[in-house]
Amino acid sequence: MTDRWALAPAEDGGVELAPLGGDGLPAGPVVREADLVEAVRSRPDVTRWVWRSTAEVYPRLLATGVRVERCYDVEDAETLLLGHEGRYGEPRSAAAALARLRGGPVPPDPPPRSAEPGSQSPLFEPQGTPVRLADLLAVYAEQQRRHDRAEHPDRMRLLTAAESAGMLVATEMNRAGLPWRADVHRAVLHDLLGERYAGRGEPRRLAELADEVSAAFGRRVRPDLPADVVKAFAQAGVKVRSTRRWELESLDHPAVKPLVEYKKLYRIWVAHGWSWLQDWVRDGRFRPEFHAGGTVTGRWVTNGGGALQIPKVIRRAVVADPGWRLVVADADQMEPRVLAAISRDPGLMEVAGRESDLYQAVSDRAFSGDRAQAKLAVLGAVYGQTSGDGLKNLAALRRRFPRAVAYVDDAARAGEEGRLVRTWLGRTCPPAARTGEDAEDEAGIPVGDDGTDDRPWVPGYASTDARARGRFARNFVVQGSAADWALLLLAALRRACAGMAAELVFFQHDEVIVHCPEDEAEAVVAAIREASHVAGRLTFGETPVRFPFTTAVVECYADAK
DNA sequence: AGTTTCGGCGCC
DNA sequence: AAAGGGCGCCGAAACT
Repeated sequence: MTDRWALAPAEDGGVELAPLGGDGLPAGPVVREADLVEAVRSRPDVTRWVWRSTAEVYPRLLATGVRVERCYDVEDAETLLLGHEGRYGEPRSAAAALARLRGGPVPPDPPPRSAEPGSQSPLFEPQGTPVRLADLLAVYAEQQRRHDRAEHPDRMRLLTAAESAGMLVATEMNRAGLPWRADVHRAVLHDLLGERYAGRGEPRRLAELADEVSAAFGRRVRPDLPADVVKAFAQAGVKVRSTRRWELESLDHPAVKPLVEYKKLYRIWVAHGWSWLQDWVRDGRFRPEFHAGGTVTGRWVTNGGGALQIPKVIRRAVVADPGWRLVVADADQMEPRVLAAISRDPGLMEVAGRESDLYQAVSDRAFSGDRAQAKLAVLGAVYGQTSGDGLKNLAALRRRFPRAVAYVDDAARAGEEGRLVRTWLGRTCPPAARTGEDAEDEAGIPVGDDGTDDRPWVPGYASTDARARGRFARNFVVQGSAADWALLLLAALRRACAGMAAELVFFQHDEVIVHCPEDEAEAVVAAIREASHVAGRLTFGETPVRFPFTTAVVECYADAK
Protein backbone atom coordinates (compact mmCIF):
# COMPACT_ATOMS: atom_id res chain seq x y z
CA MET A 1 0.00 0.00 0.00
CA THR A 2 2.93 2.30 -0.48
CA ASP A 3 1.75 5.40 -2.25
CA ARG A 4 5.06 7.22 -2.36
CA TRP A 5 7.89 6.24 -4.66
CA ALA A 6 11.21 7.77 -5.63
CA LEU A 7 12.77 7.62 -9.05
CA ALA A 8 16.03 8.60 -10.67
CA PRO A 9 16.46 8.53 -14.44
CA ALA A 10 19.60 6.77 -15.62
CA GLU A 11 21.81 8.03 -18.40
CA ASP A 12 20.77 5.24 -20.78
CA GLY A 13 17.07 6.18 -20.70
CA GLY A 14 16.29 3.64 -17.97
CA VAL A 15 15.26 4.44 -14.45
CA GLU A 16 15.87 3.37 -10.87
CA LEU A 17 12.85 3.23 -8.58
CA ALA A 18 12.10 2.49 -4.95
CA PRO A 19 8.98 2.52 -2.77
CA LEU A 20 9.06 4.75 0.29
CA GLY A 21 7.51 4.29 3.69
CA GLY A 22 5.60 6.88 5.66
CA ASP A 23 8.85 7.99 7.27
CA GLY A 24 10.35 8.79 3.89
CA LEU A 25 12.81 5.91 4.09
CA PRO A 26 12.96 3.14 1.46
CA ALA A 27 10.30 0.49 2.03
CA GLY A 28 11.64 -1.97 -0.49
CA PRO A 29 14.57 -2.69 -2.77
CA VAL A 30 15.71 -0.41 -5.56
CA VAL A 31 14.52 -1.75 -8.90
CA ARG A 32 15.80 -0.92 -12.32
CA GLU A 33 13.59 -0.64 -15.38
CA ALA A 34 14.33 0.15 -18.97
CA ASP A 35 11.76 2.86 -19.63
CA LEU A 36 11.07 5.86 -17.40
CA VAL A 37 7.68 6.61 -18.89
CA GLU A 38 6.50 3.02 -18.70
CA ALA A 39 7.73 2.72 -15.13
CA VAL A 40 5.51 5.62 -14.09
CA ARG A 41 2.58 4.70 -16.29
CA SER A 42 2.48 1.19 -14.83
CA ARG A 43 2.19 2.52 -11.27
CA PRO A 44 -1.04 4.56 -11.31
CA ASP A 45 -1.56 4.10 -7.58
CA VAL A 46 1.50 6.14 -6.70
CA THR A 47 0.23 9.45 -5.34
CA ARG A 48 3.58 11.18 -4.88
CA TRP A 49 6.77 10.79 -6.87
CA VAL A 50 10.00 11.94 -5.29
CA TRP A 51 12.52 13.03 -7.89
CA ARG A 52 15.52 15.28 -8.27
CA SER A 53 14.08 17.73 -10.71
CA THR A 54 10.62 18.19 -12.17
CA ALA A 55 12.13 19.89 -15.21
CA GLU A 56 14.20 16.77 -15.85
CA VAL A 57 11.40 14.24 -15.58
CA TYR A 58 7.95 15.67 -16.06
CA PRO A 59 8.17 17.03 -19.63
CA ARG A 60 9.13 13.52 -20.76
CA LEU A 61 6.10 12.05 -19.01
CA LEU A 62 3.71 14.67 -20.34
CA ALA A 63 5.02 14.18 -23.86
CA THR A 64 3.48 10.71 -23.81
CA GLY A 65 0.36 11.74 -21.95
CA VAL A 66 1.37 10.55 -18.50
CA ARG A 67 0.37 12.86 -15.65
CA VAL A 68 1.21 12.40 -12.00
CA GLU A 69 -0.83 13.34 -8.98
CA ARG A 70 1.87 14.88 -6.81
CA CYS A 71 5.62 15.12 -6.69
CA TYR A 72 8.41 16.21 -4.40
CA ASP A 73 11.19 18.09 -6.18
CA VAL A 74 14.35 17.53 -4.18
CA GLU A 75 16.33 20.39 -5.70
CA ASP A 76 13.52 22.88 -5.23
CA ALA A 77 13.13 21.75 -1.63
CA GLU A 78 16.89 22.14 -1.20
CA THR A 79 16.63 25.75 -2.33
CA LEU A 80 13.80 26.50 0.08
CA LEU A 81 15.48 24.71 2.98
CA LEU A 82 18.81 26.44 2.43
CA GLY A 83 17.02 29.78 2.39
CA HIS A 84 15.15 28.93 5.56
CA GLU A 85 18.39 27.97 7.25
CA GLY A 86 19.93 31.32 6.34
CA ARG A 87 22.25 29.69 3.84
CA TYR A 88 21.06 31.51 0.77
CA GLY A 89 23.46 31.19 -2.14
CA GLU A 90 24.96 27.81 -1.31
CA PRO A 91 24.77 25.44 -4.28
CA ARG A 92 21.32 23.88 -4.41
CA SER A 93 21.79 20.88 -6.66
CA ALA A 94 21.19 17.39 -5.36
CA ALA A 95 24.85 16.69 -6.03
CA ALA A 96 25.81 19.60 -3.83
CA ALA A 97 23.42 18.53 -1.10
CA LEU A 98 24.93 15.07 -1.23
CA ALA A 99 28.44 16.47 -0.97
CA ARG A 100 27.46 18.46 2.11
CA LEU A 101 25.98 15.32 3.60
CA ARG A 102 28.93 13.07 2.91
CA GLY A 103 31.69 15.62 3.19
CA GLY A 104 33.76 16.55 0.20
CA PRO A 105 34.02 19.28 -2.37
CA VAL A 106 30.65 20.91 -3.06
CA PRO A 107 30.12 21.36 -6.80
CA PRO A 108 28.84 24.74 -7.95
CA ASP A 109 25.43 24.89 -9.60
CA PRO A 110 25.35 24.71 -13.39
CA PRO A 111 24.57 28.08 -14.99
CA PRO A 112 20.90 28.70 -15.80
CA ARG A 113 19.91 28.48 -19.44
CA SER A 114 17.62 30.90 -21.17
CA ALA A 115 14.78 30.16 -23.55
CA GLU A 116 15.14 30.45 -27.28
CA PRO A 117 12.25 32.02 -29.13
CA GLY A 118 9.91 29.33 -30.39
CA SER A 119 11.75 26.50 -28.74
CA GLN A 120 9.66 23.69 -27.38
CA SER A 121 9.99 22.63 -23.80
CA PRO A 122 13.51 21.35 -23.37
CA LEU A 123 12.81 17.67 -23.74
CA PHE A 124 16.25 16.58 -24.66
CA GLU A 125 18.37 19.20 -23.01
CA PRO A 126 20.36 18.22 -19.96
CA GLN A 127 18.76 19.54 -16.78
CA GLY A 128 21.43 19.75 -14.14
CA THR A 129 23.48 16.85 -12.87
CA PRO A 130 21.70 13.49 -12.46
CA VAL A 131 22.30 11.53 -9.26
CA ARG A 132 21.93 7.85 -8.43
CA LEU A 133 18.76 6.88 -6.62
CA ALA A 134 20.61 5.79 -3.49
CA ASP A 135 22.15 9.24 -3.25
CA LEU A 136 18.84 10.97 -3.92
CA LEU A 137 17.25 8.93 -1.12
CA ALA A 138 19.95 9.97 1.31
CA VAL A 139 19.43 13.63 0.47
CA TYR A 140 15.67 13.22 0.73
CA ALA A 141 15.87 11.59 4.15
CA GLU A 142 18.06 14.39 5.42
CA GLN A 143 15.65 16.96 4.00
CA GLN A 144 12.85 15.36 6.02
CA ARG A 145 14.90 15.92 9.16
CA ARG A 146 15.61 19.49 8.12
CA HIS A 147 11.89 20.15 7.77
CA ASP A 148 11.51 18.98 11.38
CA ARG A 149 14.03 21.59 12.47
CA ALA A 150 12.30 24.45 10.64
CA GLU A 151 10.65 27.26 12.56
CA HIS A 152 7.22 25.82 11.70
CA PRO A 153 7.82 22.27 10.40
CA ASP A 154 4.24 21.75 9.25
CA ARG A 155 4.25 24.97 7.28
CA MET A 156 7.65 24.23 5.78
CA ARG A 157 6.44 20.81 4.61
CA LEU A 158 3.43 22.52 3.10
CA LEU A 159 5.68 25.02 1.33
CA THR A 160 7.92 22.46 -0.33
CA ALA A 161 4.90 20.35 -1.29
CA ALA A 162 3.09 23.39 -2.66
CA GLU A 163 5.99 24.56 -4.75
CA SER A 164 6.48 21.07 -6.14
CA ALA A 165 2.80 21.13 -7.11
CA GLY A 166 3.41 24.50 -8.71
CA MET A 167 6.15 22.96 -10.81
CA LEU A 168 3.75 20.32 -12.07
CA VAL A 169 1.26 23.04 -12.96
CA ALA A 170 3.93 25.11 -14.70
CA THR A 171 5.13 22.16 -16.74
CA GLU A 172 1.58 21.34 -17.78
CA MET A 173 0.93 24.98 -18.71
CA ASN A 174 4.10 25.06 -20.76
CA ARG A 175 2.89 22.08 -22.68
CA ALA A 176 -0.67 23.37 -23.16
CA GLY A 177 0.18 26.90 -24.24
CA LEU A 178 -2.14 29.90 -24.26
CA PRO A 179 -4.63 29.91 -27.15
CA TRP A 180 -3.51 32.72 -29.43
CA ARG A 181 -5.07 34.01 -32.64
CA ALA A 182 -2.26 35.42 -34.77
CA ASP A 183 -4.76 36.90 -37.22
CA VAL A 184 -6.49 38.84 -34.46
CA HIS A 185 -3.14 39.98 -33.12
CA ARG A 186 -2.15 41.27 -36.58
CA ALA A 187 -5.45 43.12 -36.89
CA VAL A 188 -4.87 44.82 -33.53
CA LEU A 189 -1.37 45.82 -34.57
CA HIS A 190 -2.59 47.25 -37.86
CA ASP A 191 -5.30 49.13 -36.00
CA LEU A 192 -2.88 50.70 -33.56
CA LEU A 193 0.25 51.11 -35.64
CA GLY A 194 -0.85 51.27 -39.26
CA GLU A 195 0.89 49.52 -42.11
CA ARG A 196 4.03 47.67 -41.40
CA TYR A 197 6.68 49.02 -43.74
CA ALA A 198 9.14 46.66 -45.36
CA GLY A 199 12.38 46.06 -43.58
CA ARG A 200 12.90 47.26 -40.04
CA GLY A 201 11.41 50.69 -40.48
CA GLU A 202 8.76 52.03 -38.13
CA PRO A 203 5.13 51.39 -38.98
CA ARG A 204 3.19 54.28 -40.46
CA ARG A 205 1.58 55.60 -37.26
CA LEU A 206 4.90 55.76 -35.42
CA ALA A 207 6.53 57.58 -38.32
CA GLU A 208 3.71 60.14 -38.29
CA LEU A 209 3.99 60.70 -34.55
CA ALA A 210 7.76 61.08 -34.82
CA ASP A 211 7.15 63.77 -37.47
CA GLU A 212 4.71 65.55 -35.15
CA VAL A 213 7.26 65.52 -32.35
CA SER A 214 9.95 66.89 -34.64
CA ALA A 215 7.60 69.58 -35.91
CA ALA A 216 6.81 70.65 -32.36
CA PHE A 217 10.51 71.08 -31.60
CA GLY A 218 11.35 72.63 -34.96
CA ARG A 219 14.08 70.08 -35.60
CA ARG A 220 14.54 66.38 -36.17
CA VAL A 221 14.11 64.54 -32.86
CA ARG A 222 14.22 60.79 -32.28
CA PRO A 223 11.42 60.17 -29.76
CA ASP A 224 12.79 56.74 -28.88
CA LEU A 225 16.07 58.22 -27.63
CA PRO A 226 15.62 59.70 -24.13
CA ALA A 227 18.86 61.66 -24.39
CA ASP A 228 17.72 63.28 -27.63
CA VAL A 229 14.34 64.20 -26.14
CA VAL A 230 15.86 65.71 -22.99
CA LYS A 231 18.22 67.77 -25.13
CA ALA A 232 15.40 68.96 -27.36
CA PHE A 233 13.37 70.11 -24.35
CA ALA A 234 16.42 71.89 -22.94
CA GLN A 235 16.90 73.76 -26.22
CA ALA A 236 13.24 74.76 -26.03
CA GLY A 237 13.86 76.15 -22.55
CA VAL A 238 12.16 73.31 -20.67
CA LYS A 239 14.18 71.55 -18.01
CA VAL A 240 13.34 67.88 -17.66
CA ARG A 241 15.35 65.19 -15.87
CA SER A 242 13.99 62.18 -17.66
CA THR A 243 11.40 61.27 -20.24
CA ARG A 244 9.18 59.25 -17.93
CA ARG A 245 5.57 59.66 -18.82
CA TRP A 246 4.40 61.21 -15.54
CA GLU A 247 7.17 63.78 -15.83
CA LEU A 248 6.39 64.64 -19.44
CA GLU A 249 2.69 64.96 -18.75
CA SER A 250 3.29 67.78 -16.27
CA LEU A 251 4.91 69.88 -19.00
CA ASP A 252 3.20 72.45 -21.15
CA HIS A 253 4.68 71.88 -24.59
CA PRO A 254 3.16 70.84 -27.92
CA ALA A 255 5.57 67.91 -28.25
CA VAL A 256 4.23 66.18 -25.15
CA LYS A 257 1.05 64.73 -26.58
CA PRO A 258 2.55 63.05 -29.66
CA LEU A 259 5.57 62.03 -27.61
CA VAL A 260 3.52 60.20 -24.99
CA GLU A 261 1.44 58.56 -27.68
CA TYR A 262 4.59 57.55 -29.55
CA LYS A 263 6.10 55.93 -26.46
CA LYS A 264 2.94 53.97 -25.78
CA LEU A 265 2.75 52.60 -29.30
CA TYR A 266 6.51 52.12 -29.59
CA ARG A 267 6.33 49.87 -26.58
CA ILE A 268 3.66 47.71 -28.23
CA TRP A 269 5.68 47.59 -31.43
CA VAL A 270 8.99 46.50 -29.93
CA ALA A 271 7.67 44.22 -27.17
CA HIS A 272 4.52 42.66 -28.65
CA GLY A 273 4.66 43.49 -32.35
CA TRP A 274 5.04 41.46 -35.49
CA SER A 275 8.43 40.04 -34.62
CA TRP A 276 7.15 38.91 -31.21
CA LEU A 277 4.35 37.10 -33.01
CA GLN A 278 6.85 35.47 -35.32
CA ASP A 279 9.04 34.39 -32.42
CA TRP A 280 6.54 33.13 -29.87
CA VAL A 281 3.30 31.98 -31.48
CA ARG A 282 3.12 28.59 -33.22
CA ASP A 283 0.08 26.57 -34.22
CA GLY A 284 -2.38 28.81 -32.43
CA ARG A 285 -0.58 28.77 -29.10
CA PHE A 286 1.67 31.20 -27.26
CA ARG A 287 4.11 29.06 -25.31
CA PRO A 288 6.04 31.00 -22.74
CA GLU A 289 8.06 28.99 -20.30
CA PHE A 290 6.44 29.39 -16.90
CA HIS A 291 8.79 28.84 -14.01
CA ALA A 292 7.34 28.35 -10.53
CA GLY A 293 9.26 29.99 -7.75
CA GLY A 294 11.52 31.94 -10.05
CA THR A 295 11.71 34.98 -7.78
CA VAL A 296 12.85 35.42 -4.20
CA THR A 297 9.28 36.19 -3.14
CA GLY A 298 7.99 33.00 -4.70
CA ARG A 299 6.19 34.69 -7.53
CA TRP A 300 6.48 32.91 -10.83
CA VAL A 301 8.46 34.21 -13.73
CA THR A 302 8.28 33.39 -17.38
CA ASN A 303 11.21 32.88 -19.61
CA GLY A 304 10.63 34.34 -23.04
CA GLY A 305 7.83 36.28 -24.57
CA GLY A 306 7.09 38.51 -21.61
CA ALA A 307 4.03 36.44 -20.77
CA LEU A 308 3.37 38.24 -17.49
CA GLN A 309 3.33 41.65 -19.17
CA ILE A 310 0.87 41.16 -22.01
CA PRO A 311 -0.56 44.63 -22.65
CA LYS A 312 -4.31 44.88 -22.25
CA VAL A 313 -4.89 45.76 -25.91
CA ILE A 314 -3.02 42.66 -27.03
CA ARG A 315 -5.22 40.36 -24.91
CA ARG A 316 -7.72 40.62 -27.75
CA ALA A 317 -5.65 37.89 -29.44
CA VAL A 318 -6.21 35.38 -26.63
CA VAL A 319 -9.26 33.50 -27.90
CA ALA A 320 -10.65 30.12 -26.84
CA ASP A 321 -10.82 27.28 -29.36
CA PRO A 322 -14.20 26.81 -31.11
CA GLY A 323 -16.70 25.40 -28.63
CA TRP A 324 -14.39 26.17 -25.74
CA ARG A 325 -14.25 28.99 -23.24
CA LEU A 326 -11.72 30.83 -21.14
CA VAL A 327 -12.52 31.03 -17.46
CA VAL A 328 -10.64 34.11 -16.30
CA ALA A 329 -10.41 34.37 -12.54
CA ASP A 330 -8.87 37.26 -10.66
CA ALA A 331 -8.44 37.34 -6.87
CA ASP A 332 -10.03 40.45 -5.40
CA GLN A 333 -7.67 42.65 -3.34
CA MET A 334 -5.34 39.77 -2.66
CA GLU A 335 -2.60 41.69 -0.88
CA PRO A 336 -4.60 43.32 1.93
CA ARG A 337 -6.46 40.06 2.49
CA VAL A 338 -3.15 38.27 2.85
CA LEU A 339 -1.93 40.99 5.21
CA ALA A 340 -5.03 40.42 7.34
CA ALA A 341 -4.38 36.68 7.46
CA ILE A 342 -0.69 36.89 8.36
CA SER A 343 -0.98 39.74 10.87
CA ARG A 344 -4.20 38.42 12.47
CA ASP A 345 -5.25 42.06 12.89
CA PRO A 346 -8.83 41.77 14.22
CA GLY A 347 -10.15 44.80 12.38
CA LEU A 348 -8.58 43.94 9.05
CA MET A 349 -9.64 40.29 9.36
CA GLU A 350 -13.19 41.42 9.94
CA VAL A 351 -13.04 43.59 6.82
CA ALA A 352 -11.37 40.80 4.85
CA GLY A 353 -13.99 38.34 6.04
CA ARG A 354 -16.46 39.88 3.63
CA GLU A 355 -16.45 39.25 -0.05
CA SER A 356 -17.38 42.84 -0.85
CA ASP A 357 -14.91 45.53 -1.87
CA LEU A 358 -12.21 45.57 0.78
CA TYR A 359 -10.84 49.02 0.00
CA GLN A 360 -14.31 50.53 0.40
CA ALA A 361 -14.68 48.88 3.79
CA VAL A 362 -11.25 50.12 4.89
CA SER A 363 -12.10 53.62 3.74
CA ASP A 364 -15.40 53.57 5.63
CA ARG A 365 -13.53 52.78 8.81
CA ALA A 366 -10.41 54.89 8.50
CA PHE A 367 -10.71 57.32 5.60
CA SER A 368 -14.20 58.84 5.78
CA GLY A 369 -15.28 56.86 2.76
CA ASP A 370 -12.48 58.00 0.45
CA ARG A 371 -11.73 54.71 -1.29
CA ALA A 372 -8.81 56.02 -3.34
CA GLN A 373 -7.04 57.25 -0.19
CA ALA A 374 -7.66 53.92 1.52
CA LYS A 375 -6.24 51.95 -1.38
CA LEU A 376 -3.17 54.19 -1.54
CA ALA A 377 -2.63 53.78 2.19
CA VAL A 378 -2.87 50.00 2.07
CA LEU A 379 -0.58 49.69 -0.93
CA GLY A 380 1.77 52.25 0.60
CA ALA A 381 2.00 50.16 3.76
CA VAL A 382 2.76 47.08 1.70
CA TYR A 383 5.22 48.72 -0.66
CA GLY A 384 6.94 50.92 1.89
CA GLN A 385 5.95 54.38 0.80
CA THR A 386 7.98 56.80 2.86
CA SER A 387 6.97 60.27 1.81
CA GLY A 388 4.19 62.49 0.60
CA ASP A 389 0.59 61.70 1.43
CA GLY A 390 1.55 58.12 2.05
CA LEU A 391 2.83 58.82 5.54
CA LYS A 392 -0.28 60.69 6.57
CA ASN A 393 -2.47 57.91 5.21
CA LEU A 394 -0.32 55.31 6.89
CA ALA A 395 -0.93 56.98 10.24
CA ALA A 396 -4.69 56.76 9.72
CA LEU A 397 -4.34 53.12 8.77
CA ARG A 398 -2.24 52.42 11.84
CA ARG A 399 -4.84 53.86 14.19
CA ARG A 400 -7.52 51.48 12.92
CA PHE A 401 -5.44 48.44 12.02
CA PRO A 402 -2.46 48.57 14.38
CA ARG A 403 -1.43 44.93 14.21
CA ALA A 404 -1.49 44.88 10.44
CA VAL A 405 0.76 47.91 10.12
CA ALA A 406 2.99 46.69 12.96
CA TYR A 407 3.45 43.42 11.09
CA VAL A 408 4.94 45.06 8.01
CA ASP A 409 6.81 47.59 10.14
CA ASP A 410 8.47 44.73 12.00
CA ALA A 411 9.41 43.09 8.74
CA ALA A 412 10.91 46.35 7.52
CA ARG A 413 12.93 46.76 10.69
CA ALA A 414 14.13 43.18 10.55
CA GLY A 415 15.18 43.69 6.95
CA GLU A 416 17.09 46.84 7.81
CA GLU A 417 18.89 45.08 10.61
CA GLY A 418 19.79 42.16 8.39
CA ARG A 419 17.68 39.60 10.26
CA LEU A 420 15.87 36.77 8.51
CA VAL A 421 12.40 37.57 7.22
CA ARG A 422 9.99 34.84 6.21
CA THR A 423 6.67 34.39 4.47
CA TRP A 424 3.85 32.71 6.34
CA LEU A 425 4.87 29.27 5.09
CA GLY A 426 8.58 29.88 5.62
CA ARG A 427 10.08 31.08 2.36
CA THR A 428 12.96 33.24 3.48
CA CYS A 429 14.09 36.59 2.21
CA PRO A 430 17.75 36.62 1.15
CA PRO A 431 19.89 38.89 3.31
CA ALA A 432 21.49 41.64 1.27
CA ALA A 433 25.23 41.86 0.94
CA ARG A 434 26.67 44.23 3.51
CA THR A 435 28.06 47.49 2.26
CA GLY A 436 30.57 49.90 3.69
CA GLU A 437 27.83 52.40 4.32
CA ASP A 438 25.97 49.94 6.54
CA ALA A 439 29.04 49.20 8.59
CA GLU A 440 29.47 52.93 9.18
CA ASP A 441 25.87 53.24 10.27
CA GLU A 442 26.19 50.45 12.74
CA ALA A 443 29.31 51.97 14.19
CA GLY A 444 27.66 55.34 14.65
CA ILE A 445 24.01 56.18 14.17
CA PRO A 446 21.56 53.56 15.39
CA VAL A 447 19.60 51.95 12.60
CA GLY A 448 16.38 51.01 14.27
CA ASP A 449 15.01 51.12 17.81
CA ASP A 450 15.49 48.85 20.74
CA GLY A 451 13.36 46.03 19.41
CA THR A 452 9.99 46.75 20.96
CA ASP A 453 7.39 46.33 18.31
CA ASP A 454 4.60 48.68 19.32
CA ARG A 455 5.96 51.86 17.93
CA PRO A 456 5.81 53.02 14.34
CA TRP A 457 8.58 52.34 11.95
CA VAL A 458 10.36 55.60 11.32
CA PRO A 459 12.39 56.13 8.18
CA GLY A 460 15.35 58.41 8.06
CA TYR A 461 17.93 56.89 10.38
CA ALA A 462 19.17 53.98 8.36
CA SER A 463 21.38 54.18 5.32
CA THR A 464 19.90 54.31 1.85
CA ASP A 465 20.76 50.67 1.32
CA ALA A 466 19.29 49.62 4.65
CA ARG A 467 16.09 51.52 3.94
CA ALA A 468 15.84 49.79 0.58
CA ARG A 469 16.24 46.45 2.33
CA GLY A 470 13.52 47.51 4.75
CA ARG A 471 11.11 48.25 1.91
CA PHE A 472 12.04 44.97 0.27
CA ALA A 473 11.43 42.99 3.46
CA ARG A 474 8.16 44.85 4.13
CA ASN A 475 6.87 43.93 0.71
CA PHE A 476 8.37 40.46 0.87
CA VAL A 477 6.20 39.21 3.72
CA VAL A 478 3.00 40.21 1.93
CA GLN A 479 3.90 39.47 -1.67
CA GLY A 480 5.61 36.25 -0.66
CA SER A 481 2.79 35.02 1.58
CA ALA A 482 0.40 35.82 -1.25
CA ALA A 483 2.57 33.64 -3.48
CA ASP A 484 2.41 30.87 -0.85
CA TRP A 485 -1.36 31.03 -0.96
CA ALA A 486 -1.44 31.17 -4.76
CA LEU A 487 0.57 27.93 -4.98
CA LEU A 488 -1.96 26.16 -2.80
CA LEU A 489 -4.74 27.63 -4.91
CA LEU A 490 -3.20 26.31 -8.11
CA ALA A 491 -2.62 22.90 -6.57
CA ALA A 492 -6.24 22.66 -5.44
CA LEU A 493 -7.57 23.91 -8.75
CA ARG A 494 -5.40 21.46 -10.66
CA ARG A 495 -6.81 18.59 -8.62
CA ALA A 496 -10.36 19.79 -9.20
CA CYS A 497 -9.79 19.91 -12.95
CA ALA A 498 -8.09 16.50 -13.07
CA GLY A 499 -11.19 14.66 -14.26
CA MET A 500 -12.16 17.25 -16.84
CA ALA A 501 -10.89 18.29 -20.25
CA ALA A 502 -10.21 21.72 -18.71
CA GLU A 503 -6.60 22.89 -18.68
CA LEU A 504 -4.85 25.61 -16.73
CA VAL A 505 -3.22 27.77 -19.39
CA PHE A 506 -2.14 30.98 -17.68
CA PHE A 507 -1.20 32.24 -14.24
CA GLN A 508 -0.15 35.72 -13.22
CA HIS A 509 0.31 36.30 -9.49
CA ASP A 510 -3.38 36.57 -8.59
CA GLU A 511 -5.06 35.63 -11.83
CA VAL A 512 -5.59 32.28 -13.48
CA ILE A 513 -7.05 31.27 -16.84
CA VAL A 514 -8.59 27.87 -17.48
CA HIS A 515 -9.32 26.76 -21.05
CA CYS A 516 -12.26 24.35 -21.12
CA PRO A 517 -15.17 23.06 -23.20
CA GLU A 518 -18.16 25.34 -22.90
CA ASP A 519 -20.15 22.82 -20.86
CA GLU A 520 -17.42 22.57 -18.23
CA ALA A 521 -17.21 26.32 -17.62
CA GLU A 522 -19.63 26.45 -14.73
CA ALA A 523 -17.92 23.52 -13.02
CA VAL A 524 -14.60 25.33 -13.40
CA VAL A 525 -16.02 28.50 -11.87
CA ALA A 526 -17.23 26.46 -8.91
CA ALA A 527 -13.88 24.71 -8.68
CA ILE A 528 -12.08 28.04 -8.44
CA ARG A 529 -14.31 29.18 -5.61
CA GLU A 530 -13.77 25.93 -3.75
CA ALA A 531 -10.02 25.93 -4.42
CA SER A 532 -9.74 29.45 -3.06
CA HIS A 533 -11.47 28.39 0.14
CA VAL A 534 -9.28 25.32 0.54
CA ALA A 535 -6.11 27.29 -0.17
CA GLY A 536 -6.99 29.97 2.38
CA ARG A 537 -7.60 27.44 5.11
CA LEU A 538 -4.60 25.25 4.28
CA THR A 539 -2.20 28.15 4.07
CA PHE A 540 -3.26 30.37 6.94
CA GLY A 541 -5.26 28.05 9.18
CA GLU A 542 -8.70 28.95 10.49
CA THR A 543 -9.26 32.67 10.00
CA PRO A 544 -12.31 34.68 9.02
CA VAL A 545 -10.45 35.93 5.95
CA ARG A 546 -12.02 35.19 2.57
CA PHE A 547 -10.34 35.19 -0.81
CA PRO A 548 -13.07 35.91 -3.34
CA PHE A 549 -12.45 35.80 -7.07
CA THR A 550 -13.96 37.73 -9.89
CA THR A 551 -14.57 35.16 -12.60
CA ALA A 552 -15.61 35.64 -16.18
CA VAL A 553 -16.50 32.99 -18.74
CA VAL A 554 -15.48 34.46 -22.07
CA GLU A 555 -14.32 33.53 -25.51
CA CYS A 556 -11.75 36.32 -25.52
CA TYR A 557 -9.42 37.34 -22.68
CA ALA A 558 -9.97 41.02 -23.45
CA ASP A 559 -13.67 40.63 -22.63
CA ALA A 560 -12.97 39.59 -19.03
CA LYS A 561 -13.74 42.32 -16.46
C1' DA B 1 32.54 42.43 -32.07
C1' DG B 2 30.43 40.73 -28.13
C1' DT B 3 28.64 41.53 -23.40
C1' DT B 4 26.63 44.23 -19.65
C1' DT B 5 24.04 48.20 -17.98
C1' DC B 6 20.56 51.72 -18.48
C1' DG B 7 16.14 53.91 -19.46
C1' DG B 8 11.60 53.24 -20.00
C1' DC B 9 7.40 50.79 -19.54
C1' DG B 10 4.31 46.58 -19.70
C1' DC B 11 2.03 43.51 -16.05
C1' DC B 12 0.86 42.36 -10.92
C1' DA C 1 9.84 66.95 -1.88
C1' DA C 2 6.62 63.24 -7.39
C1' DA C 3 6.65 57.67 -5.97
C1' DG C 4 7.42 52.33 -3.48
C1' DG C 5 7.76 46.19 -3.90
C1' DG C 6 8.35 42.16 -7.64
C1' DC C 7 9.46 40.87 -12.45
C1' DG C 8 10.82 40.73 -18.25
C1' DC C 9 11.74 42.89 -22.46
C1' DC C 10 13.70 45.89 -25.90
C1' DG C 11 17.05 49.10 -28.06
C1' DA C 12 20.65 52.15 -27.09
C1' DA C 13 24.55 53.28 -24.61
C1' DA C 14 28.47 51.99 -22.27
C1' DC C 15 31.63 48.75 -21.32
C1' DT C 16 35.51 45.17 -22.52
